[in-house]
Order: sequence, then C-alpha cells, then structure tokens
Amino acid sequence: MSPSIQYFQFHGFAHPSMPTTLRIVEVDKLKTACSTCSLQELCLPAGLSAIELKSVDELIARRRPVKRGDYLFRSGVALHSLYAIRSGFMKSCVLHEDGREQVAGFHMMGDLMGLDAIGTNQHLCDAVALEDSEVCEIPLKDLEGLSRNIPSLQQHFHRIMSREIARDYGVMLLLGSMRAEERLAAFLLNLSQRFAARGYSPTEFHLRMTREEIGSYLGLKLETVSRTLSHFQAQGLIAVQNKHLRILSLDNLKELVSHHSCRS
Amino acid sequence: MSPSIQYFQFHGFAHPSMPTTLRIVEVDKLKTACSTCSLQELCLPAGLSAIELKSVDELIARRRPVKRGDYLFRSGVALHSLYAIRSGFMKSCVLHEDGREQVAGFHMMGDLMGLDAIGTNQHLCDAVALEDSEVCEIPLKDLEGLSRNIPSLQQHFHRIMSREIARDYGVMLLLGSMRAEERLAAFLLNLSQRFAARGYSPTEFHLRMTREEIGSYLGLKLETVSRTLSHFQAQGLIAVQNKHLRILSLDNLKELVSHHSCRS
DNA sequence: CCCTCGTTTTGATCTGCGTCAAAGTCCTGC
DNA sequence: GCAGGACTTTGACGCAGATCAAAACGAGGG
Repeated sequence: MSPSIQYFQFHGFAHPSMPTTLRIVEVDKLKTACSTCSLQELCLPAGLSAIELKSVDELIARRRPVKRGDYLFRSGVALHSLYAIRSGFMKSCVLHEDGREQVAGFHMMGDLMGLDAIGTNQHLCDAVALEDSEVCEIPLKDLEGLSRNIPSLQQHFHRIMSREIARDYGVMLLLGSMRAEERLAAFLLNLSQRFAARGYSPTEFHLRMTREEIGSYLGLKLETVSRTLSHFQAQGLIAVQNKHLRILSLDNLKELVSHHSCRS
Repeated sequence: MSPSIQYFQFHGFAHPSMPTTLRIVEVDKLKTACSTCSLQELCLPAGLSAIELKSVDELIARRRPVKRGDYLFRSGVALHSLYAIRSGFMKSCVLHEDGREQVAGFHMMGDLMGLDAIGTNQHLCDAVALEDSEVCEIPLKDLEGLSRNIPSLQQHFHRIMSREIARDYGVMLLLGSMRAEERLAAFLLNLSQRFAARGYSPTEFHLRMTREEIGSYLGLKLETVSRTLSHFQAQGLIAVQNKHLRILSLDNLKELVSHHSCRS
C-alpha cells in the first residue's frame, strides 16, 4: 500500500472488456434501472443480489440531465438527495466568503456526490457540470431506510464515504507536501487510474477542465500548471495538445511522485 | 454559513456549564458506560433514548489507555474497531513512501478515529497519542449491526462521517489557497472552537503538538510557524509562551482569515 | 542540581512559484 | 467564414516561505 497516490481517489476496478470511446452512447441507450446499468461495480449497488438490486432500482427518484456549466446543487441549499453520476464529468467547489472558490474535486461516472452535506443537511460546496452529464437522484432518507434492511448496501455506502475521506487525505498530502511537478504528476496519474477503472484508456484522455480549474484543485496558478505540462512534454513524459492528453511514460510519472524530494 | 472556517472541524456545541480545568479528572472517575459519559453530546450516542444508549454501552468492547507517544493504530493494519477518544489528544499521520509523514488531523475527546479505514479495511494513517489518552473501542461490525436497528444511531454515524469529509474540504481550502498567516489563524480559531465545544476556554489552552507538527498539518515549515506566532504576538493578537497560548483578540484573528487577500 | 537533548526562536540567504504582461490559439455564435 | 471572447503559452521579475545556521530555552533523568 502506498498512500500517496495508489489509494488517492481510487474508486473501483477495471472493466477491460469495455470499448474505449462509445461507452457513453451505450449507457445512454439503457433504460434507467440500476439493474441494467454498467456502472454497478463502481456505483452504490456494488455486490448486491438481484432482489436487492431491484429495491435499489426503486430508490432512484429519477434521472436528471445536467447541461455543461449548470449547477447540480449549490452551497447552502438543503440536502435532499445524493447524486450518482451516470455519465459526464463534474467538479465540486468550496467557496470563500470573499467570492474566491477552490475546486475540491473532479467527479466522473459512478461517483457519488453530496456526501459532505449529510452532516449539516446543507450542501457545503457547489457541483457544476464540466460537460453535459446525467445523474441519478438518490433520496438520502430512502437510502438510509433501505440500507437498514440490506446490510451489504449499508456496508457499501459506508465504504464509499470512507473512501472519500481517504481520497481527501491524499489531496491533503498533495497540497501540504508536494512541489508543483509532483502535484501535477499525481493528478494525471489519478485521472489515469480512474479512467482505467471505467474501461477507458489509462494513457490517453481528454481533460474536461481548464488549466485554471486544475490549478485551483492543486493549489497552483494556471500559469504554473501550463508551464509544468510543457515541461513534462519537453521531458517526453506526456504529449499535450490543448485538452487532449497522452501519457507516454506512466512509470516515469510515478517515479516523479514518489522518489522526488518532497519539500519537507 | 461561511465555509472556510466555521464549518471546518466543528464537531458539536458548547457545554458552558463545564468547569475549565478539572474535566479530565472527572471523566476518568466515571464508570465506563456511554450512558454516564459527559461526552455523549459530542460522541457517537448523541441524541439516543435511554434504552438505545444502553445498547450502545454494550457496543463498547473496552476502554483502552494509550500512553503519550504510543500508537493507537498504524497504517496498513487491518481495521476491526473505530475509536472514540474519551480523554487526551491524538494526531493522525499519513505516510509517504519515502518515510516522510504528514499530519492529517488532530483529535480530541469526543472525536471518532479510524473512519478512513472502512473503505479498504486497512488503516491508511497512523494514530499517535500526543498526551496520555483513553479511547473507547467500537467494533465496526457491531456498530453497523446496531445502527440497522436504531435509525438515529445510523443517522448520527453518517453525520459524523460526513462532517469528517466537510472538515477535510476545509483543510483543502486552507492548504490550497491561504497564506501562512491565514493558515495559522484558521488553525488557532479551529482549536479554539473545539475547546469551547468541550467546555474549555476558547481563548486559553495548551498546544499539545510541536511547531513541527503544526507545520506539517498546515503545509508549512516549523520555522515559519514559529515566526508567524511571534508575529501574531507582536501584533497583540495572541500571547504565546512555549506551548501555552492565549488568544487576545478572536475577532482580529477571524478578520485575518476571511478578509485578508488569499493568494489566488 | 546540572547535564543533555529535544524544541523553539531568530537571522541571513535562496528559490519555487506567484504576479504581471503580452502574444498566440481555439471555440462559438453570428 | 469571420469576429470576439475564452483559454493557453511563454517570458521577466518579485516575494513568501524554504533552507541553512546558530543560539537560547525548557523538561526530564541521573
């Protein structure tokens, strides 16, 4: 176990059988039920029996599309549901009182959003779609009720919350003790892992977010992000062109994260 | 709601009736049961009925003392129990592979530790006592079982996990977008809040951790922590002498956190 | 009581990344 | 297809905080 990256936002395991590009289209064609959703392994109903799955199906209040740039929820609003991302890509932002905002995380299909709101019954961050997305709305009360009857659902829900905490520890490590190069390398590796876990290529993908959003997430300025990416490219670690990214050497990136002098 | 500090690691509400200094002694004299524990409001069994409380009492496998410097658990070890701190003060540390470590949090009475381990069934951080402490051992399986029968326990457990996530967001904000002065001010205010919530003075307390540990938590070097504290003292915001700290102006500290230019 | 070692303070210097600026590129809507 | 705005890249420079160094302080053990 190597805490810095391997556990940092690792949400599931890979589906090597999935094709790379047509996935979203396929998913959209499916009917709404969890029981037929290919994200099961990553999402809430992981490891449930067929009967239990049916109950979870009934849990989903509705599916809801979220257009690029739209808010799924806003900070301060009362919590009623958690949201499982069915397709698309989102960010969550914590807000300063002075209006500045910081990206707290990037979320893709199979991820569950809204977990931070359970404690206060109010959302503490904004959720914004970075591309047209679709989410499943899961009323918290119903989820709690059902998980009282289905131990494995309860367990899985706890695991998901716990993994979010673990992910946050990873981010804290990153923000607290890594230099710019290490942070960016860790970020790219994390994206790579998560795409891989969803059946996409681990070495070639689109960055759905701007340099500024990456910077905000990593505690860096956009110029630094851009410069560092250029630097990686010059070293032959990656090939970037605008938002298209190809990782040329996963190993060298990993080395950068772990072996390089961290500044403390 | 002001996300940066007010929600950042705020775990409960104040007990103004509690005397300031003799609290630990009193707690130690009590018998082991939750039902007679003065930490109820902060700890797991918050808001349970007398009958439910009794069930939770039976949940506690045992109380366990942890001497200063000893580990409560170590990274990599299998999870069996969560731990509620009954008295004392602890830190949790995430580990780099290169041996460096980062403090992920400081924990005091009423706090629940080990939540990050549920996802993998392995502890992801070390827990070390910063002073002689005592914890209540709560087997996770039993807690899950009981919370299936007691909805309010289930709810409270979810709230606790969620608040940990919210706290982490606060730390991310701090690490990602605050300057040294703001970080330290936020840190002191957070300690102040938490002591207040436990019936201690919000303006005068002992720092149980070294400057290095503070620095590790805040993503700063110990020299910077020391310098910044001296600076605060020169400004008349606080009075520090070694580990004894007195806050002279909570308001000015708060202002420092929110109004000052954050570096982004 | 003194010695020792861990901790803290303070100073001087260095550097990674932020800031400011300007040019270039891509995307979108008309 | 063109115009305008958003995003990205690259350069020059400055500063907050890291690093190096050394002295002072405090707590615990013999």
